Amino acid sequence: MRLHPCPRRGLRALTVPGASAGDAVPWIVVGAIGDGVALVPVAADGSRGDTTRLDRRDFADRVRRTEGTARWVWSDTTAWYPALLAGGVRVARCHDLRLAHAILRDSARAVAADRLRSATEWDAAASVVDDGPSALFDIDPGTREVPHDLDSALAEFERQREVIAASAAGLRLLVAAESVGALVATEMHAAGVPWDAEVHDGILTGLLGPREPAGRLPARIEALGAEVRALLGDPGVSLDSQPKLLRALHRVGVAAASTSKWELREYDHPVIAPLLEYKRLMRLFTANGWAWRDEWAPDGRFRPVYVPGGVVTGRWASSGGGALQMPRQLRPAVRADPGWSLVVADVAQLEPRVLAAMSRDAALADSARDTDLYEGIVSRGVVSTRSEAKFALLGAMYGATTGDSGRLVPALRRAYPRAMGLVDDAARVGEEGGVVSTWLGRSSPPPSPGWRALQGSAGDPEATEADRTRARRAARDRGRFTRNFVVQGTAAEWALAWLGDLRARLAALPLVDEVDAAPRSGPLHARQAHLAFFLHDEVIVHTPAAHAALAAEAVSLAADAATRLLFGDIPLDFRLDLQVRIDAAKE
DNA sequence: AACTTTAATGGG
DNA sequence: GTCACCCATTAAAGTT
Repeated sequence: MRLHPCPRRGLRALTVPGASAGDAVPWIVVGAIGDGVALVPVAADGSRGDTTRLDRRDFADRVRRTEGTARWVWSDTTAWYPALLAGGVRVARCHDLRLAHAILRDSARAVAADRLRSATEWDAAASVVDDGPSALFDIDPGTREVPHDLDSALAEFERQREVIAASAAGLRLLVAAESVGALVATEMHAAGVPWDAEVHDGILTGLLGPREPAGRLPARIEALGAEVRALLGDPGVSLDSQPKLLRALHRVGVAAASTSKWELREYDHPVIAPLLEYKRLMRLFTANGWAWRDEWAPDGRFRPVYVPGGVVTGRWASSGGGALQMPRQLRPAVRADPGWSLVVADVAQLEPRVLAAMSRDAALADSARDTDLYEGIVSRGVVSTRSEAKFALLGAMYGATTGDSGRLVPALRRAYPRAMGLVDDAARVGEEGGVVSTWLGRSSPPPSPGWRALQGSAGDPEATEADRTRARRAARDRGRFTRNFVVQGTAAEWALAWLGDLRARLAALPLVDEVDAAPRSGPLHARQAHLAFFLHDEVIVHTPAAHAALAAEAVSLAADAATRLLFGDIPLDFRLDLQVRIDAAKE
């Protein structure tokens, strides 16, 4: 069985409307009609085929039969796809109207997008739906959503096709990449990250003491709390209330202005060490303790909710479970199932490499060539230590003006004028109130009315010096935002291309059944290598151990493919730190 | 009582 | 060690 008909050509997953006249695979627009589902083929020239009406119970089967010869167009992947996955159906390609609308509506590179901007019913957040076959039909009535009916989908797809056809090619690719990201996000939520409760327990118990009944603190936190209160001379003081803790600290002569650990560690007082330890353990207990696992990883899988396009730059956000801030401390709890392995890969210095590629800065690309990029900057004599190189480059991309990194930026500007010119230009445009765009064409939001008013009032004859200072500061703030936007946003595009390509390559690997000859049923992610986690520049693939080498190769090949897809044939590698983890089998 | 904001800390 | 960019989550405090 092959769900993806073109296994070696991962880029097929990124095919976009109108991209190739010779590509006969039709778009099939999916929409709700009454209690059922309707499908309407749309050809490359926009002509529509006959409408097929289905009972919603037959939807997954129909998609399963048609998949491979279709590209699915639907209102919102979060509304339609969970039911398909629950029915054991994975699709290779889709066009997510909600996500595409947001990109095309705001892009400075979109041509004739006025009609899209008028279709405000498509300005909405993702569906808030539960998993399960009836996901689409269990919509929370209080949530503003995009329309899911067939006519709305057909009309919006028509508008989007026109804009895409008239616009720069990058937008086609961006819409396709964003859509495949939506598929990946839903699939990863369904599959989850393999999470070993025993390892998690071991970490928690070792640091906090055994789990206590609800409402009780673990012994180690209790003990530290008692010690701290004794040293503060106040047995009743609440350590979790910032103002109360601060007052108690002042009473014993610690004149801190805040209770942050960075500030507290500057003080030499016996209470500091146990207090910092108390805070550290309390954080672990409240954010990632037993209660967290009961809610987010109750069944041996951690299932964060990914939100593609949730960040203004195009990065993914998350909602629930704290997928984006799983502490490194807990990483050991991510363990492959028995007989399976994890392929863990992250891109070394993704953003600096993206900057080198998009600015076509040959000197920076050269510094990234045969070694660690930061070491490359040092070996070319730009700065003298690796840590200086790192802070200088981060400072250049974030807009630092003070401190060590600000001091080092001029040296970078001399060595890498094209790269620095790109981010400096983006900052200037932002300060002037303009809009900047990523490599593929995602645009920054325009300045707020408040920002414009502030700049305008600073030009008034009656403006005070304070007005002008505030306006200047706001302009600089916006400049730092747009400076970073172009790099962070393009890095997000590279990562989407990586994910999309990798997903197709993994789907082409054999099913477990084909390896151990023991026929199995169940979801595809239980039978085949699959993406399990993604975080900006890092992926985790959960794979049958027999396929670990193939999966690792796929991760590397996908990174190369993403680089070529975005930037063409450039002399620059996106180096991966790649590990294959084969965890010892549990009893 | 319900909601929003703040401070702190976790991630890239 | 710091913070310059993008975030989420928690508890307590503040607001309505």
